[in-house]
Amino acid sequence: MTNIKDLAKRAGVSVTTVSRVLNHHPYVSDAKRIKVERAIEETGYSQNMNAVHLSKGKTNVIGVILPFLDHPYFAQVLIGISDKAQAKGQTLMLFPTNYEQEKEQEALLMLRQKQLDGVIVCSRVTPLHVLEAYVQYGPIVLLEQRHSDKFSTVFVDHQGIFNRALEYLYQKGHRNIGYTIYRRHGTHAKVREETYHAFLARHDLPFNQDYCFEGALYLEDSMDVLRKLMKLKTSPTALLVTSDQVAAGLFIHAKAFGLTIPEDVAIIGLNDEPIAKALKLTTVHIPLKSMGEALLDQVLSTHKENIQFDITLIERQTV
Amino acid sequence: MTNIKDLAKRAGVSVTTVSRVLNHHPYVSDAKRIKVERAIEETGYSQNMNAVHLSKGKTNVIGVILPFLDHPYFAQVLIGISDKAQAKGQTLMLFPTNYEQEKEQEALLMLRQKQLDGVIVCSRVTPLHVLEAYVQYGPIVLLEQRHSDKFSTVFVDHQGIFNRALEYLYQKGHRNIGYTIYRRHGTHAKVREETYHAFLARHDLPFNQDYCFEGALYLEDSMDVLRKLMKLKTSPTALLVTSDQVAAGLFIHAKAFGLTIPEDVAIIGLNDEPIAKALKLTTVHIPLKSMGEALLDQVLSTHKENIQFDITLIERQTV
DNA sequence: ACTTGCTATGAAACGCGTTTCATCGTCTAA
DNA sequence: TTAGACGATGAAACGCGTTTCATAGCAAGT
Repeated sequence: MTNIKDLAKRAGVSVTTVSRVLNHHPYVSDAKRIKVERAIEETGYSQNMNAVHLSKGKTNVIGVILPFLDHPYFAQVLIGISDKAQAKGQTLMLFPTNYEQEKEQEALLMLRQKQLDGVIVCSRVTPLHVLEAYVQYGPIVLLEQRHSDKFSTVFVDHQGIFNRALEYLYQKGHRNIGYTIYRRHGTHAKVREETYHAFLARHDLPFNQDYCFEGALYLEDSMDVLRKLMKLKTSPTALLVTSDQVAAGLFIHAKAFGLTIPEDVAIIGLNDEPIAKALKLTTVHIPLKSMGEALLDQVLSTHKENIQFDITLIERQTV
Repeated sequence: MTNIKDLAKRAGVSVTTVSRVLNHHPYVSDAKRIKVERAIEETGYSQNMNAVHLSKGKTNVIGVILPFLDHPYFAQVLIGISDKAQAKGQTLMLFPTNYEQEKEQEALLMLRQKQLDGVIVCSRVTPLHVLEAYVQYGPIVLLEQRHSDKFSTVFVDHQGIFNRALEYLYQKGHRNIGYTIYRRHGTHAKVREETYHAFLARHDLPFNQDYCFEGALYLEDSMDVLRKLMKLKTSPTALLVTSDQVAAGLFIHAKAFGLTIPEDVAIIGLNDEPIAKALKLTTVHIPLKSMGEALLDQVLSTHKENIQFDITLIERQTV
């Protein structure tokens, strides 16, 4: 492998000059530039990026922490991140965590070890104070509803939309409203729970523990929800579903359980995925791709900001 | 930032010894090991991986070239790759290409520049001879049906399954069979076409140009297929669909076009995705995750191999 | 007593490009 | 004419860890 030194010798210039040519620095005479370029061609030289990274102290690599690769929600965010990364000359290193903290830790370690210039956390289990300890090594940005001066964040108004959806169902006459979540202790679960309780209190509705269905994220999970639902004495007449995947599953499988949608159960999904459009599911549109783009912007930016994105209730035919 | 040199000074040993401690080399006395470990703790030292990479000449990073992030087919392959990577201490750098050659090129460049130890090509537009020129820089493995001593490959018997599915439909009484593909000039398109022609010839069936529907990959694309289909004088009575996404879309939208499945049109999907199971689509199961794992294994292996995976026709209710 | 062989340790070379600093010539504004 | 600006160029320092090689002590085998 020829290196910059060989090149310099061959072209009869100093390594500095070669480096200048490689980096398009203006202060190089045409004569020398041409000599260097010829040497590059002749030898088939190419830079050793590891040396560049060492020297420059950065890599143009951004780590992306996300739990799953096969869920449309994260895929959409990832597309946003990736598009923007492409545009800004960054590459992405993937850390699919399956919500295991050690795997999240790996990304943080690489940040510390200068292998990553920054980290985007799409969802996490690592406690906030642990993350905070790593901001000294590089920017960390979060996809979650949080105001912080340690991290930039991107989020939507989860309370707001959750509340709006609940009220919408209420207004449509529903009094037994349930909802699904994925993780009981996830970043948004508590907010949802509180909002739910407030809603019930406001309308003087009783709280029913069984109306919160956990573990609903994938299409397949809808079967579980349905089974649980059928076991209840008084079933909810409406469900706020945290994922269009689950909503789609409910829609598809409902018939097999003797339920019609929306007559027996109304459902509102989340994310406005293609499947929601195809099945005409009422859902909430979240600009996930734009949010991904914003995350990438933020991780490259020096100042901290907390950006809220607007979301929209899309009325279709399942309420 | 403290470095290995500071550490050496602080611990009163040579940098070599510090390096030995860091790398768990056996030839270090306990006394010195402890001194070094204390120094590490005191200073909060952490390695600069860029220096390690430069020195070792490798990075433990594998590049993954794939066209789309939001398609279940590639997501599934990616999960396999990722799981195995995790197990083998490798990290993944993502190159979503949208089938643009320059983007594929980027990954190859990084291989050449020693930023990647190897590249997995899940699908591509770059011509084979271009790829071949890069194997000198590191292993490149392909997810496609090809026997080569330049690359390791992982694939399924596309002719075989395509043929089997066609015969299956024939045997079920279908004589007007169409099929969908994504790219007219994609890696598998030609094989499919040939197989299709051979099938027609074998059974003395006429060829109808309009029975090949192009551009079908995503759920949404099914609308297009349906529209084209409705315009035909004699519609096919069965469709071989290259993606369960499209098959699902066809299934969902068929009613709106006045078609019942399988009575008016029988369909066979591909990939056996969750949605296929939910909708009870007849499809072909492909062990994509295992294939992803194999790809990662291959890219780390020194010898070339071409592995074929078995696929299965899953009979459900759309034929 | 003597050769092997293993443990332990460090100096120095190596991997490779970037960047600071100093130098020198030339040109321009004063 | 002269100070200051600007273009061009290279030596050397810098970023940092790994690995080879040489050395030395010490124990086991002959």
